[in-house]
Amino acid sequence: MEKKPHKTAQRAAILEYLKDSKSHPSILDIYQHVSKRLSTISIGTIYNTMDLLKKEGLVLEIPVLHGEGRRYDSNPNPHDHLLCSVCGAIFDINLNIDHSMLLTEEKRKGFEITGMFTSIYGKCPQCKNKEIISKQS
Amino acid sequence: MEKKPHKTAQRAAILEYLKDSKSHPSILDIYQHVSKRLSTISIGTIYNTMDLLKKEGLVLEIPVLHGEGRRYDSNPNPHDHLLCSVCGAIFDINLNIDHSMLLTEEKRKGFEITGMFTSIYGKCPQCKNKEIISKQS
DNA sequence: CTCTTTGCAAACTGTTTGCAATGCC
DNA sequence: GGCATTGCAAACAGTTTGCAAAGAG
Repeated sequence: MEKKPHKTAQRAAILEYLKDSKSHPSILDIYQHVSKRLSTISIGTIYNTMDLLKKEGLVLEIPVLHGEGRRYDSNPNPHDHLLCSVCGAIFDINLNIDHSMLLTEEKRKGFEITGMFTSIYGKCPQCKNKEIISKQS
Repeated sequence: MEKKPHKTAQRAAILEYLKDSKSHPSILDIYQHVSKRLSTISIGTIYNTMDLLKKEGLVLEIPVLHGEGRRYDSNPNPHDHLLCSVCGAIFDINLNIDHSMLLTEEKRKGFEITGMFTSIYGKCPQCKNKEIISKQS
């Protein structure tokens, strides 16, 4: 019933990069790192592969505020995110919320749930400092 | 210290639309509705004004998965979201999580917090049904 | 009168699509 | 051989920018 993806060099290289990097890479991050080893890979393949990995549940896409491009997360443990709205940095934190407990049948409204995230937005220490410095004009 | 925004017809029309609509409009939604009454308004003004309103704290921007364009929320009460990843529908729900309680000084990592959201992703009943029907080929 | 805001158009960025060539199974 | 995947280029969508004209205080 389910189609098994082919084991291509591209897919392997992307998976390896995701395993190594404990960060929250964008499409461009992935492209730039993987091209070092597989110089002919195209950015379209990154999009394709990440869509596939997402469908297979091997990576999660992180909801971000508009326009910064997608960010992915390959950490399989449930966790939450702390996001800097200035520089785009994302840190893992653990609030230990059991969302599924809180989501009663009534609140679920007939949805088929695929993922949950608690995201906390703010300004990271570095960006806060830069702003203070630039205001001392 | 703070600059006061001018009371322009454009700004008033946008604010009124946001007050009336209890939805989670995109930039295009706002543009299309407001142009009915103010036909010369340009989409650039929608972007400008929404950026302003966001900075003033009158609206919140909702974190969404890549590329669907920004969505805004003018509901001032703290609440959470149920999002359909197929059609983009967004529903308010209330999980009654006090995130700030859970966010200890240690977890805050020096961030200056501006907002928190718990987002639950899935497929809404309508989109679930459509898929079942289309599989009966 | 001054400073902000507007409308418009052009430029950008991130993403999708179409298709012929290639590679896995 | 057959079907999935790749690379590439063109097309698209959402967003930003620059600037002259109009408007608010």
